[in-house]
Amino acid sequence: MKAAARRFSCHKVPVMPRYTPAEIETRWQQAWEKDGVFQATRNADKPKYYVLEMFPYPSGRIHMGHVRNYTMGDVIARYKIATGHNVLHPMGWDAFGMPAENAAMAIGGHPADWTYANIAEMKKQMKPLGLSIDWSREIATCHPGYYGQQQALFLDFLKEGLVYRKNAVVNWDPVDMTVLANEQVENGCGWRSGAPVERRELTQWFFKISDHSEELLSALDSLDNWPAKVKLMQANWIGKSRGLQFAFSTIEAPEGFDRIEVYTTRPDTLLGASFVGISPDHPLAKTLERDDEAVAAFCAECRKGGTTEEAIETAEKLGYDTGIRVRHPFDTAAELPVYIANFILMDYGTGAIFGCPGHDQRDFDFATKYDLPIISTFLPSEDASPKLSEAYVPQKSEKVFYNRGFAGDQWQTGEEAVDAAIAFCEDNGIGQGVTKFRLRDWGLSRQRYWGCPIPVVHCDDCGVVPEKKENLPVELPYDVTFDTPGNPLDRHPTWRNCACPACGKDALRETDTMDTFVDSSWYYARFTAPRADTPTDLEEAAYWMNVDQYIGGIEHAILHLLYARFFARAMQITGHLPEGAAEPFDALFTQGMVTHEIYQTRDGNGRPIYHLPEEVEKLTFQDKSVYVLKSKLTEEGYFKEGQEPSFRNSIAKAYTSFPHHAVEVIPSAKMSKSKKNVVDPLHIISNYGADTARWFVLSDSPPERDVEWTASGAEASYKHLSRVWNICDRVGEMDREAAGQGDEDLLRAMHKTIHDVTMGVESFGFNAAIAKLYAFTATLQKSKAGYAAQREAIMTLAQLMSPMTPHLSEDIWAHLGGEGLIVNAPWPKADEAMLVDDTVTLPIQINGKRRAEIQVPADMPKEEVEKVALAHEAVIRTLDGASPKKVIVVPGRIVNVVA
RNA sequence: GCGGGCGUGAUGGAAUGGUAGACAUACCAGACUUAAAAUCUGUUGGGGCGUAGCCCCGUGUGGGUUCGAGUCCCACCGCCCGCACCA
Repeated sequence: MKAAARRFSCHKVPVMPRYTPAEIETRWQQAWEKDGVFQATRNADKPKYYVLEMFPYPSGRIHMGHVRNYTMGDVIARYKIATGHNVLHPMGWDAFGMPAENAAMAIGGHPADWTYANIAEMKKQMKPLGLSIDWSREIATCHPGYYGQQQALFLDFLKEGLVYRKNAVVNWDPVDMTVLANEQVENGCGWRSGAPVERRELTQWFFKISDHSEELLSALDSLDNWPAKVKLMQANWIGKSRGLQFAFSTIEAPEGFDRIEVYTTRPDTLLGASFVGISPDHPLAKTLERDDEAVAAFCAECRKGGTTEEAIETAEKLGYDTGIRVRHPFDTAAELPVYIANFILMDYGTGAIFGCPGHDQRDFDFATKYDLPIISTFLPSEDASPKLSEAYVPQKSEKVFYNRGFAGDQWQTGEEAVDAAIAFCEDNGIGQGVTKFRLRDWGLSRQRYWGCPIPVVHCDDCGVVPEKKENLPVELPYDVTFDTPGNPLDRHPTWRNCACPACGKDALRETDTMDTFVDSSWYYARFTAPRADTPTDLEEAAYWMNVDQYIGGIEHAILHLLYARFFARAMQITGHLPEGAAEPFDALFTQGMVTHEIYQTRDGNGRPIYHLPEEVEKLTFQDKSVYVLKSKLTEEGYFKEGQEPSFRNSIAKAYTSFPHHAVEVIPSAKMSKSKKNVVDPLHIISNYGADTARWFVLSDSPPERDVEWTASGAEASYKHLSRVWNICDRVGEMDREAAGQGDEDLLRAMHKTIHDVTMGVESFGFNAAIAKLYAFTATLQKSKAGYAAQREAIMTLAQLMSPMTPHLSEDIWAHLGGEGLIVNAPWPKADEAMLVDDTVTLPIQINGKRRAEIQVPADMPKEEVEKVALAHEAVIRTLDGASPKKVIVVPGRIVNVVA
């Protein structure tokens, strides 16, 4: 408790009954647990509701971001329980991954021990939040009970052709000694280690996600309750394009390269071609490289660039003229040079392009540099000059004039021209229309210990053989060490050596484990039957799926959510999910972060030193504030036990006038340990209680936006909850018989609040709902109504608050004799009749500006309202004898007089 | 460069095209106190006047639609996020 509470001993102050969250919260958590109120079981009589928050990585400590995420889910879950739904609200641990191995390498110990200890610790920290979680369904992805089923899924996927093996150039992280997915490479560096990524060729396992590109893209349209932003990001990631693929025939090219295949999304500009460009990784470039040192040097130069940030920023268009020529498909007399160019990616299309400098800025820059022709194929108008000072690249939907078109009308949009050009080329045997996707197959092999073993065996005779299902799980051996880099499974002979499941001869286990994104791609389905001895139980899955509301961070917009969507489809194909569960998350909500100011001072060399919020003190004098280090205040003798409080003012005055020890305040940023701008949920809970923390993270900002944690805001939340508790106490003491005043007004306000809060919760407008609760609390506090009305009001208030502050609400409910637990009480319903007032206040506008207001009966006819309005003194004055041009009466809302 | 989002008091933010600034913070004032804390009450967008009141201006800037625009449309400025040599 705050120091303030300790000072209550002064006898003249009436000892108020105190809100004691520590006591209240444990009491009700025990009550819920005893009654098993959050245990979910199938029940055909009730509509089901599955609410899920993205499960955490067990780092060992919860942070405010978790609190916010899980509180939002909890509000939804509890609201849905109250509205008669059968709610599933589970929790688990995304428990495989590098940090456990890093810890083992850094401090010794075993990843499993480290992980399970963290899970225990984190669960202990989460419990006091009072979340409505069915802990009986808890899963940890590192438990054989989970990953064994994941292996079973893998084998079924393998049988269905959804997984395959191929040689691939992979991104090798030299620090983590592992392969990274393309998505895990950021600016040429490993997403976790930050080390520059190298290229290596290895045999790897891949999920055939690219087979589903079209479906994963088109199905985005059906996700009405997903943020448009996330859908857009996925659509861009999948990257569909339609274009033409065709070949140029070559002149003087090496053996086997009489043709160069190119892909273009602008075949309509074919007559603007002035060169052909190939990637430095194109087979032709690689062939030339072998015999020509200059080519080799150029290609090496290109490969070097592109990984560092600086190189990307300064990247100049570089080309190397190979001397090879190609014939234009429409005019075999026209020859184009073939360049190796650094800006062409081997990964995309065919790794070769034709350059059209007239309509592509990159090609334009390139052509200018190497003095190649720039040819316009279309113009903004018929008489526009075809001479260009930069590439002409209008929107594809814009109509333009084709001066060198070959298919379709002279005036047409880019889109029409592309279609016409593809059709023309197909008819004339020049090329084919091709749809391409940017999305690659998902490489899942990782050369790590702490992940799900890939359940296959390598046999000299039989090749790659799937492990038998009855031998699952292929368990990770416990006796491993991390003193040498690389994968300990590789050096574990007794684990690695095994019998071939097909022929029984000596064979070797696959030592790669799965990307941890695999673990999180199906956990939502496992929650529906977490102990089943198959990956899912179809009946359970059919009842509970899909997740009705999924809540998590925007950082998972692409990878996790795309993989999960792919997995749901793959699980459907392999019979692990029922019909209709291809899209696992009906609604998605991405919540903002919790931020905090950063407090910084500098050392003698000007380097920043960061300070925890509790290390600084805010001193305010009049309208000036300054932050000072508490240690400074103590050093200088200003901060002593029993210090005269009035002395504070003079200190504050001194510091704000001469801010010599001022701490620099950097605007709010995501809470991070390195910047020390963190607030530990455990401290907040022990100081103020979980309800305060829950209330605050919801109250100040819309949930999709970042919320700034402030000490004063948290304090205010606590005070408010105390106030509510005190009202409850006061109502409990009231004379049951004495008549009051304004019962009706209070109940009207109550019904209005029921309506507003319900709307707020339904639409994720938690901050607005809380504002209404604040307002209603103030009304209730001032109310002189009788006992019955006040009791009804505070009980309803408790119910409306219960999704956010469940413990306080239970306590109020019990204190005033509510039946059973509030968590089981049906959600209050607003009485429509009580929402409409008998008389309404209508603002009167004159020419759109508010000038007056009138009180009229709510059901007064328009004509009457108009008469009353026109009779108003302010209206008469403004009209000054003239008659109004027009009068608009919007019943119940407004009157506008047009003078 | 491409795509998306957002600009409202000192601050976080409210506002189905209908009284802009709800609610909260911060500040100031008052009550209670020897005092402070706590608690409670009240004020607070800017400007003006003949100051029980009234008027003018005000949601990034400039236009437009409308009886009426923070909200819709167009252009611009600024900030944030995502993607990015994608052929």
